Amino acid sequence: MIRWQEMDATVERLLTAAREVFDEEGFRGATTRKIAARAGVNEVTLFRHFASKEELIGAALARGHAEAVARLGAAPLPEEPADLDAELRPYLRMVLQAFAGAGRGVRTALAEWEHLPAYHAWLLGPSEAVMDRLRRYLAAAARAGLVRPGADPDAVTHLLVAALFSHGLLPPMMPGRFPGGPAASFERCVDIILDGIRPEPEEVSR
Amino acid sequence: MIRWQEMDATVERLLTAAREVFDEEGFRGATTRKIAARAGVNEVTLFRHFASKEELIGAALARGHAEAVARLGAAPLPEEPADLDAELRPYLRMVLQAFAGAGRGVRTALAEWEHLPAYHAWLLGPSEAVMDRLRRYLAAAARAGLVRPGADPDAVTHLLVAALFSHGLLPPMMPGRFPGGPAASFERCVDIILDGIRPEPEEVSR
DNA sequence: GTATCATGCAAGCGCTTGCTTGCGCGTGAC
DNA sequence: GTCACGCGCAAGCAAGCGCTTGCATGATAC
Repeated sequence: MIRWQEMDATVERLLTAAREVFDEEGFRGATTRKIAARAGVNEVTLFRHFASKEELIGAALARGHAEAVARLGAAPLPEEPADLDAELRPYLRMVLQAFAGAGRGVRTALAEWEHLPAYHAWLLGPSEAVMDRLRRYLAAAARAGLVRPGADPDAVTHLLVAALFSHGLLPPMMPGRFPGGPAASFERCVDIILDGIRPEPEEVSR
Repeated sequence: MIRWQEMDATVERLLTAAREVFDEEGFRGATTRKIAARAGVNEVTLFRHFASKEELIGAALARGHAEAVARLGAAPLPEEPADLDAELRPYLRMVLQAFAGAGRGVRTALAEWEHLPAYHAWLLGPSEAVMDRLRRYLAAAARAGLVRPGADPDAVTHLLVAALFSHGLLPPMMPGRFPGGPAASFERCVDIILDGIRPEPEEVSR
C-alpha cells in the first residue's frame, strides 16, 4: 500500500521549493540541485517524482495558478455596480496584494516569456481573470450611468491594471520612488483614475 | 599603427550583438558563443577585446543607455507648462516608442534585477530621467493652476509611468488585449488621466 | 621584405547543468 | 519474518558554460 502521507509531504516540499526557486532565479536559474536542496531532499528523489525539471516546474506553477485564482475569487466585485469607490477599492487592494506577493515570480516570467510557451496559461491566467472581471464590472457601471460616457471600459481596465502592474513590480527596484509606501501611492493613483471617469457634476445633479 | 577602422568595426558588432542577445536571453542566457556567432566573429576574438562576458555586456548596456538618453532628450517638455494636452502627449508618445523598442530588454532586466547590481545605473537611468522630468513638469503645471489642486504630482507621474510601462511591455504577451493597437490604447489611457487631473470647470471659468 | 597586429581555427581546461545508475537503509504492510 | 517501497548516498554521463592556449593567415606599415 502506498504511504500517501509521506509521499505527499515530499512532493509538497518539492513543489513549494520549485516555485520559490523559479520565482527568484527563473527557469534557467532554477537548477534541480537548488530545488532539491531547498526542499531538503536528495536530487535523485526529485527525478523519482517528476520526469523532468520542466514537468516539476510546470506542476508548481499550476498549483500557484490555482491558489492565485482562489485568492482572487475571494475578492468579488458585485455584478450590479452601485458605488465605484466603495466596491472597486477593496477589490483592487486585494488584487494588488496578490500581485505584489507574486511580484518576483511575475518579473521572471516576463523575462523568459518567449522561452516558456508551455507555461503561458498558468502564468497569465490570474491576470486575465482580473482584467475580464474589471472590464465586465466597468461596462456594467457605464450602463448604470456611474461612469462618464466618454471613458472607454477597456481603457479604464488597462489603466487600473497598469497601476496594479507597476505598483506590484517596481517598488523593490525603485525604493524611494514610492513615498509613504507602494500601497499609499497606489491609492492616490486610483483617486486620479476614479476622478477621470466620474460623470460630470451637472449630469449627476440633474 | 593600430587599424582603428577594423577594430572599431569588430567591437561595434560585438557590442550590438551582445545587446541583442542579452535582450532576448538575459545575462545567463547570453552565452559568449551566441554573442560571437551573432557578431559573425570568433569567440576568441570576443575575449581579445573584452576581459570577460560581464565587461562586454556592461559596455553594451552603457552604450544602450547613452543612446536612450539621447533619444529621450530629443523630446523635451517645456519648463513653463502652458497646455497639458498639447505638450504632454507628444512627449509621452516619444517615450512610449522608446520604451516599446527597449521592451524586450527591459523585461529581461526586470527578471535578473537582483543578480545584476552592477548594471542598475545603466538599466534604470532612462526611466529615472523620464520620471524626474515628468514630475518637474507636473509640479510646475500644478503651480500654474493647470492641474486640479488635489492631484499629487507624484501620483500623476506614477500613473503615467505605469501606463508607459504596461503598454511598452505587455502587448507582445497579451496580443488581442489592445484593440486598435497599443498606441491607441495608450492614448485612451492618457485621456482618462488628463481628465482626472483637469481643474474643475467652475474653477476655470471664474 | 619584414615586422606588426587583428583575426580565425582547433583544442582543451575546469566547472555546472539535467539526468541516470546501482546499492543500501529504514519503515510499514501482511 | 519478509517483502515492497520511499528515500539517501556516491558516482558518473554528455552537454554546455566561461575562458585560455598555440599556431596559421592575411592585411597593413615602413
